[in-house]
Amino acid sequence: MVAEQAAVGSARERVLEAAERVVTEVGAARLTLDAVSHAAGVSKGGLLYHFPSKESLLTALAQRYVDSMQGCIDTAKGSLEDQNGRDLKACILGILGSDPRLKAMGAVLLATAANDLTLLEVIRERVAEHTRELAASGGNFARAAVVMLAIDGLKMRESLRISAFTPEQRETIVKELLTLADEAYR
Amino acid sequence: MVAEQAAVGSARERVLEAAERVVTEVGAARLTLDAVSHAAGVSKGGLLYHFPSKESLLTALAQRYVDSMQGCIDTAKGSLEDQNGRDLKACILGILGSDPRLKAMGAVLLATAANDLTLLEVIRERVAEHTRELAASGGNFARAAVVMLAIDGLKMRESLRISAFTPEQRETIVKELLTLADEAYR
DNA sequence: TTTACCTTACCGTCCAGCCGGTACAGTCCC
DNA sequence: GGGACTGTACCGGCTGGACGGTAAGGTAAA
Repeated sequence: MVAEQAAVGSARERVLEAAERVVTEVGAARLTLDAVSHAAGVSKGGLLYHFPSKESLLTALAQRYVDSMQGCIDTAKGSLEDQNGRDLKACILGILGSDPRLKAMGAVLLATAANDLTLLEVIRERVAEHTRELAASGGNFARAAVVMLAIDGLKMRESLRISAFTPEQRETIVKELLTLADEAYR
Repeated sequence: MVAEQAAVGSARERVLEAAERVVTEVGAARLTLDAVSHAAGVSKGGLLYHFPSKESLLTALAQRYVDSMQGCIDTAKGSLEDQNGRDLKACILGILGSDPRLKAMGAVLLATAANDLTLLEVIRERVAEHTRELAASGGNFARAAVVMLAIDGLKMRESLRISAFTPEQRETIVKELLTLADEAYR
Protein backbone atom coordinates (compact mmCIF):
# COMPACT_ATOMS: atom_id res chain seq x y z
CA MET A 1 0.00 0.00 0.00
CA VAL A 2 1.36 3.35 -0.98
CA ALA A 3 0.69 5.96 1.64
CA GLU A 4 -0.82 9.26 0.69
CA GLN A 5 1.36 12.27 1.16
CA ALA A 6 0.56 15.71 2.41
CA ALA A 7 0.22 18.36 -0.24
CA VAL A 8 3.66 19.88 -0.59
CA GLY A 9 5.14 21.42 -3.68
CA SER A 10 3.37 21.80 -6.98
CA ALA A 11 0.92 19.15 -8.04
CA ARG A 12 3.15 18.24 -10.95
CA GLU A 13 6.08 17.65 -8.66
CA ARG A 14 3.95 15.71 -6.20
CA VAL A 15 2.81 13.42 -8.99
CA LEU A 16 6.37 12.69 -10.10
CA GLU A 17 7.44 11.93 -6.55
CA ALA A 18 4.43 9.70 -6.10
CA ALA A 19 5.23 7.86 -9.32
CA GLU A 20 8.72 7.13 -8.05
CA ARG A 21 7.31 5.85 -4.79
CA VAL A 22 4.81 3.63 -6.54
CA VAL A 23 7.34 2.14 -8.90
CA THR A 24 9.78 1.32 -6.10
CA GLU A 25 7.14 -0.09 -3.81
CA VAL A 26 4.86 -2.10 -6.10
CA GLY A 27 6.93 -2.54 -9.23
CA ALA A 28 6.95 -1.27 -12.77
CA ALA A 29 4.07 -3.46 -13.93
CA ARG A 30 1.73 -1.96 -11.34
CA LEU A 31 2.63 1.62 -12.11
CA THR A 32 -0.92 2.59 -13.04
CA LEU A 33 -2.38 6.05 -13.33
CA ASP A 34 -4.83 5.19 -10.58
CA ALA A 35 -2.06 4.15 -8.21
CA VAL A 36 0.02 7.23 -8.96
CA SER A 37 -2.85 9.67 -8.66
CA HIS A 38 -3.93 8.13 -5.39
CA ALA A 39 -0.40 8.23 -4.00
CA ALA A 40 -0.07 11.84 -5.07
CA GLY A 41 -3.35 12.82 -3.49
CA VAL A 42 -4.94 13.96 -6.73
CA SER A 43 -7.65 12.48 -8.86
CA LYS A 44 -6.86 10.64 -12.04
CA GLY A 45 -8.35 13.52 -13.97
CA GLY A 46 -6.03 15.89 -12.16
CA LEU A 47 -3.06 13.73 -13.03
CA LEU A 48 -4.07 13.60 -16.67
CA TYR A 49 -4.40 17.35 -16.67
CA HIS A 50 -0.68 17.65 -15.94
CA PHE A 51 0.46 14.59 -17.89
CA PRO A 52 -1.89 14.02 -20.82
CA SER A 53 -0.77 10.42 -21.24
CA LYS A 54 1.08 7.75 -19.36
CA GLU A 55 3.92 8.11 -21.82
CA SER A 56 4.32 11.78 -20.97
CA LEU A 57 4.49 10.88 -17.29
CA LEU A 58 7.19 8.31 -17.97
CA THR A 59 9.14 10.73 -20.12
CA ALA A 60 9.03 13.33 -17.37
CA LEU A 61 10.15 10.66 -14.91
CA ALA A 62 13.15 9.78 -17.07
CA GLN A 63 14.04 13.46 -17.48
CA ARG A 64 13.76 14.00 -13.74
CA TYR A 65 16.11 11.09 -13.15
CA VAL A 66 18.69 12.48 -15.57
CA ASP A 67 18.46 15.88 -13.87
CA SER A 68 18.75 14.36 -10.41
CA MET A 69 21.84 12.44 -11.38
CA GLN A 70 23.45 15.51 -12.84
CA GLY A 71 22.59 17.38 -9.66
CA CYS A 72 24.23 14.73 -7.50
CA ILE A 73 27.36 14.77 -9.66
CA ASP A 74 27.55 18.56 -9.53
CA THR A 75 27.16 18.58 -5.77
CA ALA A 76 29.95 16.03 -5.40
CA LYS A 77 32.11 18.01 -7.81
CA GLY A 78 31.71 21.10 -5.68
CA SER A 79 33.13 19.28 -2.68
CA LEU A 80 36.25 18.18 -4.55
CA GLU A 81 39.21 20.45 -5.02
CA ASP A 82 40.45 20.93 -8.55
CA GLN A 83 42.50 17.86 -9.33
CA ASN A 84 43.14 15.30 -11.99
CA GLY A 85 40.09 13.21 -12.77
CA ARG A 86 37.84 15.48 -10.78
CA ASP A 87 34.84 14.84 -13.04
CA LEU A 88 35.20 11.08 -12.85
CA LYS A 89 35.59 11.15 -9.09
CA ALA A 90 32.53 13.35 -8.84
CA CYS A 91 30.62 10.64 -10.72
CA ILE A 92 31.83 7.98 -8.31
CA LEU A 93 30.93 9.96 -5.21
CA GLY A 94 27.80 11.54 -6.66
CA ILE A 95 26.18 8.46 -8.12
CA LEU A 96 27.30 5.95 -5.52
CA GLY A 97 26.75 8.35 -2.63
CA SER A 98 23.69 8.28 -0.44
CA ASP A 99 21.63 11.02 -2.04
CA PRO A 100 17.98 9.99 -1.70
CA ARG A 101 17.16 11.42 -5.12
CA LEU A 102 18.95 8.51 -6.75
CA LYS A 103 17.38 5.88 -4.53
CA ALA A 104 14.68 5.11 -7.08
CA MET A 105 16.93 5.48 -10.07
CA GLY A 106 16.97 1.88 -11.21
CA ALA A 107 13.28 1.42 -10.70
CA VAL A 108 12.53 4.51 -12.72
CA LEU A 109 14.82 3.38 -15.48
CA LEU A 110 13.14 0.00 -15.37
CA ALA A 111 9.63 1.35 -15.52
CA THR A 112 10.53 3.62 -18.39
CA ALA A 113 12.32 0.97 -20.39
CA ALA A 114 9.66 -1.64 -19.71
CA ASN A 115 6.89 0.50 -21.09
CA ASP A 116 8.68 1.74 -24.15
CA LEU A 117 12.33 1.38 -25.04
CA THR A 118 12.22 4.57 -27.09
CA LEU A 119 11.60 6.56 -23.91
CA LEU A 120 15.23 5.94 -23.01
CA GLU A 121 16.23 8.52 -25.62
CA VAL A 122 16.87 11.13 -22.92
CA ILE A 123 19.21 8.76 -21.15
CA ARG A 124 20.86 7.64 -24.36
CA GLU A 125 21.77 11.24 -25.12
CA ARG A 126 23.17 11.77 -21.65
CA VAL A 127 25.31 8.64 -21.95
CA ALA A 128 26.58 9.75 -25.34
CA GLU A 129 27.54 13.12 -23.93
CA HIS A 130 29.35 11.53 -21.01
CA THR A 131 31.21 9.25 -23.38
CA ARG A 132 32.32 12.21 -25.48
CA GLU A 133 33.48 14.10 -22.40
CA LEU A 134 35.39 11.05 -21.25
CA ALA A 135 37.11 10.70 -24.61
CA ALA A 136 38.03 14.38 -24.60
CA SER A 137 39.20 14.52 -20.99
CA GLY A 138 42.76 13.63 -21.83
CA GLY A 139 43.10 10.74 -19.40
CA ASN A 140 43.34 7.03 -20.03
CA PHE A 141 40.06 6.52 -21.85
CA ALA A 142 39.71 2.79 -21.37
CA ARG A 143 40.42 2.98 -17.67
CA ALA A 144 38.07 5.89 -17.13
CA ALA A 145 35.38 4.06 -19.09
CA VAL A 146 35.83 0.97 -16.94
CA VAL A 147 35.28 3.11 -13.86
CA MET A 148 32.12 4.62 -15.33
CA LEU A 149 30.81 1.21 -16.33
CA ALA A 150 31.50 -0.20 -12.88
CA ILE A 151 29.56 2.68 -11.35
CA ASP A 152 26.67 1.81 -13.64
CA GLY A 153 26.92 -1.86 -12.82
CA LEU A 154 26.96 -1.36 -9.08
CA LYS A 155 24.10 1.14 -9.18
CA MET A 156 22.08 -1.23 -11.34
CA ARG A 157 22.62 -4.19 -9.04
CA GLU A 158 21.67 -2.13 -6.05
CA SER A 159 18.59 -0.73 -7.74
CA LEU A 160 17.39 -4.20 -8.68
CA ARG A 161 18.37 -5.38 -5.22
CA ILE A 162 20.52 -8.16 -6.55
CA SER A 163 23.78 -6.84 -5.14
CA ALA A 164 25.44 -9.17 -2.67
CA PHE A 165 28.28 -7.02 -1.38
CA THR A 166 28.69 -6.39 2.32
CA PRO A 167 28.95 -2.72 3.34
CA GLU A 168 32.68 -3.26 3.93
CA GLN A 169 33.14 -4.80 0.48
CA ARG A 170 31.20 -1.96 -1.08
CA GLU A 171 33.45 0.54 0.65
CA THR A 172 36.63 -1.09 -0.65
CA ILE A 173 35.12 -1.13 -4.14
CA VAL A 174 34.39 2.59 -4.03
CA LYS A 175 37.93 3.22 -2.80
CA GLU A 176 39.29 1.07 -5.60
CA LEU A 177 37.26 3.08 -8.12
CA LEU A 178 38.74 6.31 -6.75
CA THR A 179 42.22 4.81 -7.04
CA LEU A 180 41.60 3.74 -10.61
CA ALA A 181 40.25 7.19 -11.41
CA ASP A 182 43.45 8.65 -10.02
CA GLU A 183 45.55 6.37 -12.18
CA ALA A 184 43.55 7.21 -15.26
CA TYR A 185 44.46 10.89 -14.95
CA ARG A 186 47.96 10.73 -13.56
CA MET B 1 13.29 -35.99 -11.80
CA VAL B 2 14.57 -36.55 -15.28
CA ALA B 3 14.43 -33.06 -16.67
CA GLU B 4 12.31 -32.31 -19.69
CA GLN B 5 14.65 -32.74 -22.61
CA ALA B 6 15.39 -29.46 -24.32
CA ALA B 7 14.91 -31.04 -27.71
CA VAL B 8 15.48 -28.45 -30.41
CA GLY B 9 12.15 -27.43 -31.81
CA SER B 10 10.11 -28.68 -28.90
CA ALA B 11 7.12 -26.49 -28.25
CA ARG B 12 8.42 -25.50 -24.83
CA GLU B 13 11.72 -24.36 -26.28
CA ARG B 14 10.03 -22.62 -29.16
CA VAL B 15 7.89 -20.67 -26.72
CA LEU B 16 10.90 -19.50 -24.71
CA GLU B 17 12.70 -18.41 -27.85
CA ALA B 18 9.60 -16.61 -29.03
CA ALA B 19 9.29 -14.84 -25.68
CA GLU B 20 12.83 -13.56 -26.02
CA ARG B 21 12.12 -12.36 -29.51
CA VAL B 22 8.96 -10.59 -28.45
CA VAL B 23 10.58 -8.87 -25.52
CA THR B 24 13.49 -7.60 -27.59
CA GLU B 25 11.33 -6.50 -30.47
CA VAL B 26 8.31 -4.91 -28.86
CA GLY B 27 9.39 -4.34 -25.26
CA ALA B 28 8.68 -5.77 -21.88
CA ALA B 29 5.29 -4.15 -21.47
CA ARG B 30 3.99 -5.82 -24.61
CA LEU B 31 5.21 -9.26 -23.65
CA THR B 32 1.72 -10.73 -23.61
CA LEU B 33 0.68 -14.36 -23.76
CA ASP B 34 -1.08 -13.64 -27.04
CA ALA B 35 2.04 -12.11 -28.58
CA VAL B 36 4.31 -14.92 -27.38
CA SER B 37 2.00 -17.73 -28.44
CA HIS B 38 1.55 -16.14 -31.85
CA ALA B 39 5.30 -15.69 -32.30
CA ALA B 40 5.88 -19.29 -31.24
CA GLY B 41 3.29 -20.60 -33.66
CA VAL B 42 1.07 -22.15 -30.99
CA SER B 43 -2.28 -21.17 -29.62
CA LYS B 44 -2.54 -19.38 -26.31
CA GLY B 45 -4.03 -22.51 -24.81
CA GLY B 46 -1.04 -24.46 -26.06
CA LEU B 47 1.31 -22.01 -24.41
CA LEU B 48 -0.61 -22.25 -21.16
CA TYR B 49 -0.36 -26.01 -21.33
CA HIS B 50 3.42 -25.72 -21.03
CA PHE B 51 3.52 -22.67 -18.79
CA PRO B 52 0.43 -22.62 -16.58
CA SER B 53 0.83 -18.92 -15.84
CA LYS B 54 2.67 -15.90 -17.11
CA GLU B 55 4.77 -15.96 -13.98
CA SER B 56 5.97 -19.48 -14.73
CA LEU B 57 6.94 -18.36 -18.22
CA LEU B 58 8.93 -15.45 -16.83
CA THR B 59 10.61 -17.65 -14.25
CA ALA B 60 11.64 -20.09 -16.97
CA LEU B 61 12.93 -17.18 -19.01
CA ALA B 62 15.07 -15.95 -16.13
CA GLN B 63 16.38 -19.45 -15.50
CA ARG B 64 17.20 -19.88 -19.17
CA TYR B 65 19.13 -16.64 -19.12
CA VAL B 66 21.15 -17.69 -16.08
CA ASP B 67 21.92 -21.02 -17.73
CA SER B 68 22.92 -19.36 -20.99
CA MET B 69 25.28 -17.01 -19.23
CA GLN B 70 26.89 -19.84 -17.34
CA GLY B 71 27.23 -21.72 -20.60
CA CYS B 72 28.97 -18.80 -22.26
CA ILE B 73 31.35 -18.41 -19.34
CA ASP B 74 32.17 -22.12 -19.33
CA THR B 75 32.83 -22.09 -23.06
CA ALA B 76 35.17 -19.14 -22.68
CA LYS B 77 36.87 -20.81 -19.74
CA GLY B 78 37.57 -23.87 -21.83
CA SER B 79 39.44 -21.79 -24.35
CA LEU B 80 41.72 -20.26 -21.73
CA GLU B 81 44.78 -22.03 -20.43
CA ASP B 82 45.05 -22.41 -16.67
CA GLN B 83 46.30 -19.07 -15.41
CA ASN B 84 45.76 -16.51 -12.74
CA GLY B 85 42.33 -14.94 -12.86
CA ARG B 86 41.11 -17.49 -15.35
CA ASP B 87 37.55 -17.38 -14.01
CA LEU B 88 37.36 -13.62 -14.16
CA LYS B 89 38.77 -13.54 -17.67
CA ALA B 90 36.27 -16.18 -18.71
CA CYS B 91 33.53 -13.84 -17.48
CA ILE B 92 34.92 -10.97 -19.52
CA LEU B 93 35.21 -13.00 -22.71
CA GLY B 94 32.09 -15.09 -22.14
CA ILE B 95 29.66 -12.34 -21.24
CA LEU B 96 31.06 -9.63 -23.50
CA GLY B 97 31.66 -12.01 -26.38
CA SER B 98 29.35 -12.34 -29.31
CA ASP B 99 27.33 -15.39 -28.29
CA PRO B 100 23.79 -14.87 -29.60
CA ARG B 101 22.30 -16.51 -26.52
CA LEU B 102 23.14 -13.44 -24.49
CA LYS B 103 21.83 -10.98 -27.05
CA ALA B 104 18.48 -10.66 -25.30
CA MET B 105 19.91 -10.77 -21.82
CA GLY B 106 19.08 -7.27 -20.73
CA ALA B 107 15.62 -7.38 -22.21
CA VAL B 108 14.85 -10.63 -20.43
CA LEU B 109 16.11 -9.21 -17.16
CA LEU B 110 13.99 -6.17 -17.78
CA ALA B 111 10.84 -8.08 -18.57
CA THR B 112 11.27 -10.25 -15.53
CA ALA B 113 11.97 -7.38 -13.18
CA ALA B 114 9.20 -5.24 -14.59
CA ASN B 115 6.55 -7.85 -14.01
CA ASP B 116 7.60 -8.93 -10.58
CA LEU B 117 10.77 -8.03 -8.75
CA THR B 118 10.65 -11.29 -6.77
CA LEU B 119 11.25 -13.23 -9.99
CA LEU B 120 14.84 -11.96 -9.87
CA GLU B 121 15.52 -14.43 -7.06
CA VAL B 122 17.23 -16.82 -9.46
CA ILE B 123 19.55 -14.05 -10.59
CA ARG B 124 20.09 -12.77 -7.07
CA GLU B 125 21.34 -16.20 -6.04
CA ARG B 126 23.67 -16.39 -9.01
CA VAL B 127 25.13 -12.97 -8.21
CA ALA B 128 25.60 -13.94 -4.57
CA GLU B 129 27.42 -17.10 -5.60
CA HIS B 130 29.67 -15.16 -7.96
CA THR B 131 30.43 -12.67 -5.21
CA ARG B 132 31.38 -15.49 -2.82
CA GLU B 133 33.62 -17.08 -5.44
CA LEU B 134 35.25 -13.73 -6.08
CA ALA B 135 35.91 -13.20 -2.38
CA ALA B 136 37.38 -16.69 -2.05
CA SER B 137 39.48 -16.57 -5.19
CA GLY B 138 42.51 -15.13 -3.43
CA GLY B 139 43.02 -12.17 -5.72
CA ASN B 140 42.50 -8.48 -5.12
CA PHE B 141 38.81 -8.54 -4.28
CA ALA B 142 38.03 -4.90 -4.92
CA ARG B 143 39.74 -4.88 -8.27
CA ALA B 144 38.12 -8.12 -9.38
CA ALA B 145 34.74 -6.79 -8.26
CA VAL B 146 35.27 -3.63 -10.28
CA VAL B 147 35.92 -5.75 -13.35
CA MET B 148 32.76 -7.79 -12.77
CA LEU B 149 30.70 -4.64 -12.25
CA ALA B 150 32.09 -3.05 -15.39
CA ILE B 151 31.12 -6.18 -17.34
CA ASP B 152 27.60 -5.82 -15.94
CA GLY B 153 27.50 -2.14 -16.75
CA LEU B 154 28.62 -2.56 -20.32
CA LYS B 155 26.28 -5.48 -20.95
CA MET B 156 23.40 -3.52 -19.48
CA ARG B 157 24.09 -0.45 -21.59
CA GLU B 158 24.31 -2.57 -24.69
CA SER B 159 21.16 -4.49 -23.89
CA LEU B 160 19.22 -1.29 -23.36
CA ARG B 161 20.89 0.13 -26.47
CA ILE B 162 22.14 3.19 -24.64
CA SER B 163 25.83 2.43 -25.11
CA ALA B 164 27.71 5.05 -27.07
CA PHE B 165 31.10 3.41 -27.51
CA THR B 166 32.60 2.94 -30.94
CA PRO B 167 33.72 -0.61 -31.76
CA GLU B 168 37.32 0.53 -31.30
CA GLN B 169 36.58 2.04 -27.91
CA ARG B 170 34.77 -1.11 -26.86
CA GLU B 171 37.77 -3.17 -27.86
CA THR B 172 40.15 -1.08 -25.77
CA ILE B 173 37.77 -1.36 -22.84
CA VAL B 174 37.69 -5.15 -23.06
CA LYS B 175 41.48 -5.19 -23.25
CA GLU B 176 41.67 -2.92 -20.23
CA LEU B 177 39.37 -5.28 -18.32
CA LEU B 178 41.65 -8.20 -19.16
CA THR B 179 44.64 -6.18 -17.96
CA LEU B 180 42.90 -5.30 -14.72
CA ALA B 181 41.93 -8.94 -14.24
CA ASP B 182 45.60 -9.84 -14.66
CA GLU B 183 46.64 -7.30 -12.07
CA ALA B 184 44.02 -8.53 -9.64
CA TYR B 185 45.56 -12.00 -9.62
CA ARG B 186 49.23 -11.24 -10.05
C1' DT C 1 -8.85 -46.17 -23.54
C1' DT C 2 -5.74 -43.43 -21.62
C1' DT C 3 -2.43 -39.82 -21.93
C1' DA C 4 0.00 -35.96 -23.99
C1' DC C 5 -0.53 -32.16 -26.59
C1' DC C 6 -2.94 -28.69 -28.57
C1' DT C 7 -7.23 -25.94 -30.21
C1' DT C 8 -11.09 -22.53 -30.14
C1' DA C 9 -14.17 -19.92 -27.57
C1' DC C 10 -15.03 -17.47 -23.82
C1' DC C 11 -14.90 -14.89 -19.17
C1' DG C 12 -13.73 -11.43 -15.64
C1' DT C 13 -10.69 -7.96 -14.42
C1' DC C 14 -7.93 -4.17 -15.03
C1' DC C 15 -6.59 0.06 -16.87
C1' DA C 16 -5.64 4.17 -20.08
C1' DG C 17 -7.83 7.68 -21.63
C1' DC C 18 -12.23 10.40 -22.19
C1' DC C 19 -15.66 13.49 -20.79
C1' DG C 20 -18.95 16.24 -18.52
C1' DG C 21 -18.67 18.51 -14.69
C1' DT C 22 -17.00 22.06 -10.40
C1' DA C 23 -14.38 25.83 -8.34
C1' DC C 24 -12.10 29.88 -8.69
C1' DA C 25 -9.32 33.60 -10.14
C1' DG C 26 -8.71 37.06 -13.23
C1' DT C 27 -10.31 40.63 -16.68
C1' DC C 28 -13.01 43.34 -19.54
C1' DC C 29 -17.00 46.06 -20.34
C1' DC C 30 -20.79 48.75 -18.62
C1' DG D 1 -19.08 47.39 -8.52
C1' DG D 2 -21.14 43.84 -10.71
C1' DG D 3 -22.37 40.81 -14.44
C1' DA D 4 -20.49 38.12 -18.33
C1' DC D 5 -16.86 35.68 -19.99
C1' DT D 6 -12.37 33.14 -20.11
C1' DG D 7 -8.61 30.24 -18.66
C1' DT D 8 -6.52 27.24 -15.19
C1' DA D 9 -6.74 23.52 -12.14
C1' DC D 10 -8.91 19.62 -10.79
C1' DC D 11 -12.61 15.88 -10.03
C1' DG D 12 -14.34 11.12 -10.62
C1' DG D 13 -17.45 8.12 -13.22
C1' DC D 14 -17.40 5.64 -17.44
C1' DT D 15 -16.04 2.67 -21.35
C1' DG D 16 -13.84 -0.02 -24.68
C1' DG D 17 -10.22 -2.77 -25.41
C1' DA D 18 -6.53 -5.62 -23.80
C1' DC D 19 -4.96 -9.33 -21.22
C1' DG D 20 -4.42 -13.38 -18.05
C1' DG D 21 -6.56 -17.32 -17.35
C1' DT D 22 -10.41 -21.20 -17.93
C1' DA D 23 -13.16 -24.69 -20.10
C1' DA D 24 -14.45 -28.00 -23.18
C1' DG D 25 -13.18 -30.58 -26.82
C1' DG D 26 -10.32 -32.73 -30.57
C1' DT D 27 -6.50 -35.78 -32.32
C1' DA D 28 -2.90 -38.97 -32.47
C1' DA D 29 0.15 -42.07 -30.39
C1' DA D 30 0.88 -45.72 -26.90
